Amino acid sequence: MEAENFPYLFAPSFPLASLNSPSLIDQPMQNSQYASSDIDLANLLSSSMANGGENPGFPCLSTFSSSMANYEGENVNKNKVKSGRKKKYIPPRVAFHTRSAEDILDDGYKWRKYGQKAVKNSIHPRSYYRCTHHTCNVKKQIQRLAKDTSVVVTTYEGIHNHPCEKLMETLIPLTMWIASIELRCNNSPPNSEPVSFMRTGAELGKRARVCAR
DNA sequence: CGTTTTTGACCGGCGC
DNA sequence: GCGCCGGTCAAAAACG
Repeated sequence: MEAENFPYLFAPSFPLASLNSPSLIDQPMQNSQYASSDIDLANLLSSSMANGGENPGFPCLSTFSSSMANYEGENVNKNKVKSGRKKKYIPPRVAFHTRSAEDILDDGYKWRKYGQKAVKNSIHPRSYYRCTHHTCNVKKQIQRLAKDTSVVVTTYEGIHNHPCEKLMETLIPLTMWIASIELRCNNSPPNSEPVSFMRTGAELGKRARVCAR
């Protein structure tokens, strides 16, 4: 099987570290309003299921709009307010709270920092990042919670339009393994010994490299 | 030497 | 209109 034949896989738009972190905060983000959005909830759900049961269900997640966003219409940038001034369109955002000593949490994507600002009522600055993929316009902001500086708030804006390399590295060997089990099960004669599913991580990686060629 | 980060300047929205 | 604030730009510096 060629790697190109796999369905396009999109990684979650949030820190992978937060999924496995036992210290994940599960309070909704404050000062944010829940809003309908075009966020890929299926991705979020399936990704949070990969949690290993340590933090079942969703990670600390809140989708919210900024004060300027308007979710009643899709083309907010075309709308005008009373004054006649155009409202700037703010894409849907997702914020994650993660208790971590590290500011930058690995989410599998590659980011380039493009700004940093001091935030009012917070001693910690807010950092602005953009996805380095040339066609991707996803941004994220990272800052520490003013009330509890051990909590990192990662806010994602937009949906990646490309697969996550890191996630693919993990999933391809896994998919190869599942495919090999299926093949062996199908090929094993009736009433034969049960097919062994045991594989080491090294074997999985080797198989993936061979199959990806 | 190409890429990434830093950081001050700039801009637009908002409240008064 | 003015000042505040958050977000972005872009030149310089740092890094690998």
